[in-house]
Order: sequence, then C-alpha cells, then structure tokens
Amino acid sequence: MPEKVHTRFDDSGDESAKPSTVSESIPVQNTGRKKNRSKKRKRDEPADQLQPPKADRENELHQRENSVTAAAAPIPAPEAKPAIEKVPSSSTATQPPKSKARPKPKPLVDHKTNFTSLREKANTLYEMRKKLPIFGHADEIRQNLRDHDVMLLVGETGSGKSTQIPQFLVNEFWCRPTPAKITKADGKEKSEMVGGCIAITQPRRVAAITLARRVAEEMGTPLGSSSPASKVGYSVRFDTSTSPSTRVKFLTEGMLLQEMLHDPWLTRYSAVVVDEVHERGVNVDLVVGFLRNLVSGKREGRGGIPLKVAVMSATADMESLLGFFQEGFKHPMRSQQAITNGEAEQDGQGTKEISVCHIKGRQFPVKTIYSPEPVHDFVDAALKVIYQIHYKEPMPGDILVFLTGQETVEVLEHLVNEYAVGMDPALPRIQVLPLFAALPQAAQQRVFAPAPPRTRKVVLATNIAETSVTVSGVRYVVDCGKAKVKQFRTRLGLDSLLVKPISKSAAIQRKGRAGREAPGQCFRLYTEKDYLTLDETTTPEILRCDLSQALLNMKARGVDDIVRFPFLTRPPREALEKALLQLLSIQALEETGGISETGLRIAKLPLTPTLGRVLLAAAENDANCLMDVIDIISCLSVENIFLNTNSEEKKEAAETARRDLYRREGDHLTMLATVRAYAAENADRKAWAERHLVSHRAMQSVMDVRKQLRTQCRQAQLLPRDEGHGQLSDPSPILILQSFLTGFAANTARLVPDGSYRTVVGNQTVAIHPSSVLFSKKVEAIMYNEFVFTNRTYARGVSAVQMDWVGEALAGS
DNA sequence: GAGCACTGC
Repeated sequence: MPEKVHTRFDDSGDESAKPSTVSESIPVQNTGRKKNRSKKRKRDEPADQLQPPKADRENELHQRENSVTAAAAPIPAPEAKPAIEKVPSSSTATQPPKSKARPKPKPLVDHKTNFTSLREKANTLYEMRKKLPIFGHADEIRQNLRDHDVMLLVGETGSGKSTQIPQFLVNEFWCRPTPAKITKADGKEKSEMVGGCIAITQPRRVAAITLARRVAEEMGTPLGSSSPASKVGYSVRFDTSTSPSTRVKFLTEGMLLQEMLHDPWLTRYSAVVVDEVHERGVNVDLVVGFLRNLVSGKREGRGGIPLKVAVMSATADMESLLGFFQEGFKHPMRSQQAITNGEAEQDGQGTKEISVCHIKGRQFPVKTIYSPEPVHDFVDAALKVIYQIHYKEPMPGDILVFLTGQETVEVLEHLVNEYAVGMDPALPRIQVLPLFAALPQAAQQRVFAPAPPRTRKVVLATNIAETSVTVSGVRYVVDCGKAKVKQFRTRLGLDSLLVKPISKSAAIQRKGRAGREAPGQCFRLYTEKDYLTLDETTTPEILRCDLSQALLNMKARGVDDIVRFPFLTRPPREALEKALLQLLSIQALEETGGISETGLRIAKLPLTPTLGRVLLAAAENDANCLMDVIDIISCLSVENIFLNTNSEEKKEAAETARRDLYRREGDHLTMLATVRAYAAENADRKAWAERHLVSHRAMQSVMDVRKQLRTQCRQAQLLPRDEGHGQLSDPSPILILQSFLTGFAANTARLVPDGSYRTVVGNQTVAIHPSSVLFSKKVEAIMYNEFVFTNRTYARGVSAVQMDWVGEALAGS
C-alpha cells in the first residue's frame, strides 16, 4: 500500500493548475485495505423505500391487510363547509378508508375537509410555481397538444415538468369526458364516456406518490381517496388512492400496463404523460410501444376520440423517440379510413401529429475535474479526493461519492473513518454515511439529516443516489465511473452481475447531483479520454433482461406478431425466440404461437411467467399445496428475507435462532416454514423477526404479496371463496417441489462424481449460493430459481430434488 | 462463502 497520495486532480483544461497533491497535508496511516468482515456494522433490515419513517408501523401491523392509504389526508377542520359529491355507490373508491390503529384515531374521511385552507396553501404554492422554468411555456405546451396528438418534451432536471404538465393540460377542452359510440368485440355499438383523466407514469412508486401529493397541494384539492372530491390520485401496487373525481392520476408504468390488460384503449384517459422515459426500464418500452399503436391506429375502441400522448425525458436524446413515433404515423394502423378523412400525415413524415418542446432546467453550473491519469483502484482514489476536497474546499459543502456496491461502500467507509482519526483537529470533522438499497431504513434516513456544526457529510452511495434518492447539501460529487449491471445472457439462460463502465448520460446525471443547490464540482475518477470512450446512453433494460414476461404481456394484449411490435429498441431475434420457446415450454403459448388459456391466467398474475406457472401447477394439486406454494412464491418475489449475518456472534445467534426454520429439503420449504411461523406470531411480529434475524420489512412485503396472490386465486376460483381459517395441514414437500419443477425443470443440476453440480440442460458447472441452506451439502440433484454469475456461477433459491422427478418434468414440458 | 437499481389488478 502506498503511503503517499500521488493522485492529483487538476481542473480540466488547465494544465498549469497548481498541483493539488495532498500527501503533505494528510496524515496517512498504513491501513491497507482490510477486508475484515467482522468489522462490518450490523445491517438490521434491508430497506425498500426511502420514505419518512412511520411512527406507527407497529400499530399498523395488524391493520395492514385491509388498510387503504389515507395517511396524508388533511386534518378536517370543524368550520369547513362540507363538500360532498354524489358518487355511485358501486365505486370501490368511494369507500371510506379504514383508519389505521393510532393512539388517537382521527377521522380520515372528507366530510369536513378544509377546502379553504387547501386553497390558501395552493395560492402560496402558486407563487413558487410561477418561478419554475417550465411555467412560461404553458401556452406553448397547451397549443402543441391542441395541434398535435403527440408531444415530445425534453425537460432538464428542475424544470418542473412532472408537476406542471398535468396542471397545464387538465382544463383543456379535449380533456373532458366525451360521449362516444364504441363498437364492442361482439359487434354491438355501445354508448360510453371516453376520456376525462390524465395519467402520468413514473418508474418508481415513491415518485408516483410524492408527485401526486405535491400536485394535489398545488391544485388545492385533497389527495386521492381521502375525499370523493379529490382531483388528484395515484396508483401503485398495494396502494391505490383515487376518487370518482380524479382527473390527474400518477401511476407506475407497471400499473398502467396492468390497466391496459383490462382496458386496452385506455378509455378513461384523455392523455397519457410518460415521464422519465430516458431511464428505459422494460415497462416504459412496452408502454411507449402500445401508445404508439394507439395514437397511430384507428381509435375504434375509443369511438374515434384521440388520445394525447406526452413523452418526457430529462436527456436531449429525442431523435430516436421522434423517429419512433414518426414511423408509427408513416405506417399508420388506421390505414384507409383515416386517409379518406384527411387525417393522415400530410408531409409523409408524421410531423403533423408530433411536436417537440425543449425546456431548460434550473441547475447550477458544475465544474468537471478529471483524473489526469487512469485510476486502477477507485476506492483508494476516492479516499484521496475526499480528503483533497475536505482540505481545500470551503464549508458548507457535502460530498457524494458514487461507488459500485455494498462492499466498496463499506471498505471506503472504513478507510475514511480511519484517516479521520489522524486529521488536524482544527479542521472541520467528517461524517461518513453509507447509502445502498440493502441498508436498514433508519440508516438510510441518516443521509437526509443535515450535518452537525463544523462537520462535512460524506455520503458513500451506490447508484441508488443516481435516480432514486436526492441528498441535499451536496456540492461535490466523486464519480468512480462504474456501476454494477445486471445482464441476462440468452444463450446460457444466465444472469450476470458485473461491474461495468457507466454511460455518458449516467456520468452527466451523477455530475448534476453536485449542482442542485449551488455551483458545484464533480471529480471523475477517470480521464477525459476515458470519458469520451463511454457509451452515449445506458443500454436499455430490454436488451439486458429475460424477455419472457414482456412477451407474455404483449401476447395477452393481442400482439400476435412480436416481430412487428413497435419496439423503441428492438431486442435481438435470438432473445425474442428464446423467450417464446421458454413460454412455450411452460404451456403459456400454443404451438401456433398464440397465447393459451394457461398463458392468459399467468399474464394476469404479478409474477414472472415461470412463477405463475408454478402457482397454476400447485392449484392442480390441491388447495393446501397452493396455499403453501403461494407462501413460497411470495418470498421469492421479494428481496432476501434472511438478514445477512456479518459479525461472528450474530452469525452464531442466527444459526441457533433459525434452526427451527431450516428444512433439509432446501430453501423453498425453509421459506414456507418462515412464513408460517411469522404469520402465526400474533403478539409481536417485529420482535419475532428480530429474534430470528429475519427482515421484518421483507416479511411485510411477503405478506402483501401473499394477500394479493390469495385474492387473485380466489377470484380465479383456484381457492375456495371463504377464507377457511382451518388448521394448517402439514406441508407436502414432494407435491410442492414437483409443482416448482413444472416451471423450473430447466433449472436443475445433478451431482457429479467430483462433488460439483452440473446443469441437467447444458452440463454447466454451478455452485450452490452461500446464502442457501443447502450450501456445501451434497444431494442427488438440485432445482433452483436463479442462475447468477458474479464471481462464479451460482444457483440461488435451491432445493433438493430427485432425478426421476426432473426427468418427468422435462418430459412433460 | 456472498447481495447494482427499479417494478406488478
């Protein structure tokens, strides 16, 4: 380990800049890079969302299963005028939210909503809205969508697009519900109202909820289901809050896809605003593809009433989107009829239907400082830059460091703290705060608290800080230029998780985090030459993932010819074929390629096709088997339910505490035992989870999924209608594992004489992941849910199976 | 002997 700090960071473009070597001033101890796991802090609970901590989480526990979100309901004021609208009693949205158990239950219903104070608040906010960069473009934007059906909008960060666009549009004439005659599938014409509502999609749940809350405030209306008069609502999984008067609805992309399964023409919407397209998750690609078909089609399902589409992105890469929509109008699905009506494009480019709008952001300048020479160890380099900043740059000004994963974060955390010990006491102090998704909620919250006096915060983050989390106070960004990327390898059916260079747009995004509140600086731990070789944009997820779920989605919406679907980025033919074969092997498709009855049922489940298939297979056994399989599938569709045990004592304790949960059959029956034990605990589930080193947070998600799946199974008549709180029967491991083999026959491996496992299909070496209860155990054959490459190929979610079951399952598919 | 980030009636 070098004792001196040689890396020098100069201001770019200024070769004569004074050397900023910090070796003289930093008391560098020879710490080296200890990978001492026992020094790792205990991580109690993996977190999933960064939301303000809920004080009443504990009380809420038993209400969770039936609760409707209403926590944000305005506190009713007695003098307020009641504003009750007549609403159809059949609407589920009108049901008053059940109040959560609180010390003093407050009425959460609308009757006495204080509309006067809501209005006052909105008036105050109006002054702030007027200062947003987008505000001056309101008329232009309205005109654009009057003249065109599609608008592409580049709005840099801080432009205010997500909150303002829906408000600009909601009172437009085309945004009113309009009576229309719709020809139904049976050929009959029916009169229905079309439109009236604006949907705004978001990639993340938190964003959808916080934006809805904000827009409700700005519009001076109560939020979602808190009042039947509420004009703004949201819809995310497990949490939908809308009212009969909802005009503006924020929802996740997945939720819109789900709505399209039932209403492919989106008849309740006059407009769909697709926000944050540049993030390019699979779902947004599907949404945009379906929307293109909708706007360029004949609109017969909407009685001819147009759907307005606004696609918004923070990056300037609009050419591909423009080309994408133009292509749709060039080969319009509306064909004959529209052309005779004179509606088709006039210049052959489809520009009549598409407008483009560019809004500047509100961002302070950020100076970029490159490493003068290539960096081999970015953790050491980051350490030096952190102290260089701390010694040279004035306070206040927190530092945000982008690293690749939990391990690099923890190593650097340790190093920074070690160096801080020998630091000049006259200098401000340093507070190191790690930030990654698996960090317990409470620890994540610490990054939002302002630093104590005379202290500089140093936040060490994974790319959770690139999009999901905004840390205030940051003026310096340190970017290692890398990120862990998940890539599905079609040919091997293998997911790999590897450290890769980021794209230019990701680098720009990271840099931007320094200029949110004041001018800032971004230290890139790579050379300018390296920067120039980076890809322009991050590879869209659709090119990096298993496509079976996306394809099943499309098939379920009647897209028969996948090859002709308008992909924003077309996946390679091989990947599409592989996914189709995969769907065929689980009987989700007919031999002809059309969706099967089984496939339709699977598509409606919030599960991957394979897990959906397993659920149906279990249902063919009996209700007990199905209930057990639901419990296991619920665990498989959330993050790891078992906490990592880093310290030695904890590890011992965990082994003992979990002994009664472990099952020799493998991880699946262990998960079942855990869910059963957790669900049976009626006194204090949180304490139970802590005792067993099980993540309480993950278990809450498990219970949410379990409830959702049970409900759907009852609706599909796979489970009896009545809850039937009878005695639990002993699980039948053989039936359960055979159900799983129906979906995972190809994910099996057998023990070979040298003691390793080889996949049954493909004969590849695979090791049991250390997190498995079967780790280092030898059984005849294993079945696994995931096949992942990190340092080597691992099987995760593993159970022991018999080779003859595998043979049967493979033959049956 | 190990866990980038999101998401779903």
